[in-house]
Amino acid sequence: MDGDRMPAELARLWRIPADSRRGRPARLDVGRVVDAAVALADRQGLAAVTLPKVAESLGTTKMALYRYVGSKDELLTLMHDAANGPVPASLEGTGPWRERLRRWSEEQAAVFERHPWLADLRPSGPPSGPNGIAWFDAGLRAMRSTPLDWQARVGVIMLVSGYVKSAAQLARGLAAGREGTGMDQAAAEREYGMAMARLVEPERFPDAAALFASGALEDTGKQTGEEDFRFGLELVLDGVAARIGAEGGPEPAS
Amino acid sequence: MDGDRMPAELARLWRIPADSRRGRPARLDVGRVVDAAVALADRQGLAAVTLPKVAESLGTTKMALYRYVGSKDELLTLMHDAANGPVPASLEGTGPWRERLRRWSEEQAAVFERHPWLADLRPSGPPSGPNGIAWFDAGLRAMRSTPLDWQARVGVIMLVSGYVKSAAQLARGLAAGREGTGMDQAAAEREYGMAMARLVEPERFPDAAALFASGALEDTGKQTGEEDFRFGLELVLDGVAARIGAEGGPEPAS
DNA sequence: CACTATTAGTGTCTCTAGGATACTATCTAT
DNA sequence: ATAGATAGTATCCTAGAGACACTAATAGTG
Repeated sequence: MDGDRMPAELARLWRIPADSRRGRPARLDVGRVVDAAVALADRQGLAAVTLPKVAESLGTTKMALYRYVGSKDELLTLMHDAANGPVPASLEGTGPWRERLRRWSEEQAAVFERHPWLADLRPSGPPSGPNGIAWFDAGLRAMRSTPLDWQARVGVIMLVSGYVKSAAQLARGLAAGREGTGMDQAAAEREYGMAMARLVEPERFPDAAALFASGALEDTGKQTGEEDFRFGLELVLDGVAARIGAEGGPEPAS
Repeated sequence: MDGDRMPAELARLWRIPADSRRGRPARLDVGRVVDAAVALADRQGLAAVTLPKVAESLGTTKMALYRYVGSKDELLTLMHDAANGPVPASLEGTGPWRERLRRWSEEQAAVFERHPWLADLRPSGPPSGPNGIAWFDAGLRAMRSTPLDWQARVGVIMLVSGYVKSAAQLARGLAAGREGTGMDQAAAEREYGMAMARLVEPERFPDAAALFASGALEDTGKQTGEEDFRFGLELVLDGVAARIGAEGGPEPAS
């Protein structure tokens, strides 16, 4: 199975063990390196993930890590897949497609909540790691009972996961505003808001100005965030339902 | 109007001219710096945008740029807004919401095509530059004739622009595969694909494996890309229509 | 048991970047 | 003319990614 040649990158992503057992035994493995990097990112954000810091948290030197990851960029890819984590068991089983797709999206959103820095990673093409593939697979499976063809299913998955990601990015952006240690930050924030209000002139930006004036952007608490997320999600699901040509009511189990 | 205090960052974003005319006159201005940076990114990607390189392309020194941009990060924000460009005239005028929203999305996608690196920028909160606000305003205006409330309109805009962005990211990822100078690259690509096909085992990933086997992912030409984009876009518009509770047929002009 | 190929880990160097600081240059208002 | 203000420069520092040549530790083999 792994006798064939395989790009080293992929072998690391899929944790294919090396077949040779000669030479000095390794003290680490890809998994531990990646776990350390993920932990670092969870604690201090993606910017804190540097080879020196990861090495320090593992008690080695920077250069030793290159035995396990190839490059910083590859480390990010590995982190991405690792942070995705396995597909939760709650997604298995059957049910109407709409419910399954909704659950899939919510679990996906939960992943972003656990690892907010995931939203900062620039996407590197289609999923290629075991966890990424597993999520993809589960998403496809949620649509098994629908008449959609492959292209459509892939399209729906791209759409939904793109939505979840941008929602996470937005939430992250809003949360960033809440940081800083208070007074100074708050004052700057207020000044910023006031300046914006002055800049968005009703003559030039009628609708945006009306929106600002309406105060609909004011309370951006966590509660509101969830509601907004639901709004977009259900809207997308409505779109899927329209494509299917039937309402997402009870159906024969997949 | 600009007599009030205003954060320097915002003043630069909105190109508010300084009121003082004393001292040595500047040879550059924010606009030229940003344009140079955008040109660089267009030619060589976002990674090529470094202060030294931008400075060189303008015939100055790195440190001179700090008179105009404050920080690298701010430069990216300025580039973002500048690259958005003004809202095209074709979006003004009236028409049914669905058509207007569709046009808005397509024009937005065209922006990403002109400046692919835009998809690599991590979003820094809601739009705050003149162009960003103008696009936002235009998006809102497209929904004027609908009964949606402000929250819903904002939600739709977030959803749609998130979709456009992730579609651009995907296209970018696929295009990246086409790069390299040929043979070597192609061989690596093929090997990668074959390895992936082996790794996605039908027992473990039944739906994903079936998808791979179906060959639905094969031809990823530009043509297909457009079609995929339309699919998601129309799906979202269907969702909006469902929210409105009416089909997007002809309506009283906004 | 010794030896050697093989793999793991280290020390050091280079390149590049962002940014701080202290400086010089050039202008305008008075 | 000159003082104050603004533009631009030279030099330094910190930090990260990665190359390279090295040393260290092990397992199979004779």
